[in-house]
Amino acid sequence: MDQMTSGQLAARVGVNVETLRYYERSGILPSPPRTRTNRRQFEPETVERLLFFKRAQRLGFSLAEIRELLSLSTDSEADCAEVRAQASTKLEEVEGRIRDLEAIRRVLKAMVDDCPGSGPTSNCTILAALREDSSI
Amino acid sequence: MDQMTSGQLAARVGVNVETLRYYERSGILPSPPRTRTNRRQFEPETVERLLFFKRAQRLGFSLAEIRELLSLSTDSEADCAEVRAQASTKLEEVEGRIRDLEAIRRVLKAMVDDCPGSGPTSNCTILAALREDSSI
DNA sequence: TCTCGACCTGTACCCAAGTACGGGATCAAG
DNA sequence: CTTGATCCCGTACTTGGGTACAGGTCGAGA
Repeated sequence: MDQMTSGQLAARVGVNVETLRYYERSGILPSPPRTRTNRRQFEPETVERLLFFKRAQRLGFSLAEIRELLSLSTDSEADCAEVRAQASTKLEEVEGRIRDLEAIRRVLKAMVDDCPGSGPTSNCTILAALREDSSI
Repeated sequence: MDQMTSGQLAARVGVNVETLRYYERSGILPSPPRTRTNRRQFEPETVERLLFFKRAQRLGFSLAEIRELLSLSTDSEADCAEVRAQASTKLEEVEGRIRDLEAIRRVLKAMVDDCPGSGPTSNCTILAALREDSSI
């Protein structure tokens, strides 16, 4: 299967066909070429792009941010320095998010590990756990 | 400063007073006791709760999910096993997100490291980078 | 005591990210 | 060659997460 229709693409990445049109309008998905009869023809790589998009979205990036991430490419005559600077900025942001998630992970892990597994518990709240964890 | 007003709490965590009311309506923030003249009185711990909330939100958790996370506490006569199971589930989810973010981090890092820093660049797109990175 | 800001309530509005729908064109299996 | 699924377009609706009033009450400092 080389070129694919909207319906096929939507099925592949698990989104609604309408959503694809919405992404196209929003500039996430570049407008694909059309057949003679005006149907969209998507390339297989589009699947990757959308899956990346979905993952990033689940991580709290907005459409606009993801558009930025995805466009971290030079328009071939541009200087790389600019691109590199943007990538650095994003990198720092991502590292911050990882730190936050790891703090949450530590707390959850402590809860799971410390819980006796049965019996009544006194104050095993996530907030109590957080209070112990100075690094969050 | 022990008990605090809406305005003070809002200022401390950097949100709008209206937003606090919204959180209360949404069940994120338990309804605080009131003074005789009907003003809300927040305890200092509420600051922690809200800061945790804000971090979690930035990581893509919805209000509903955060409500769940925050309520990972036993109602004192409940059995711990249930709480523990929920915490485990959340833990796995958080670990998944960390893996995704780390994949993105690796790709961004590779872009930054590989970029010569100046001069035109050929195909230094994030998608090209992603294609190399089988683990994402 | 007056007054200005902070608080209260309810309701209406806003933006992002979709989702649904009506009405028409096209494809492909029978 | 028909008929049902799939596509097209434009537009309207929905949901989540807030923000912004309007209209009234309270409180602390001059």
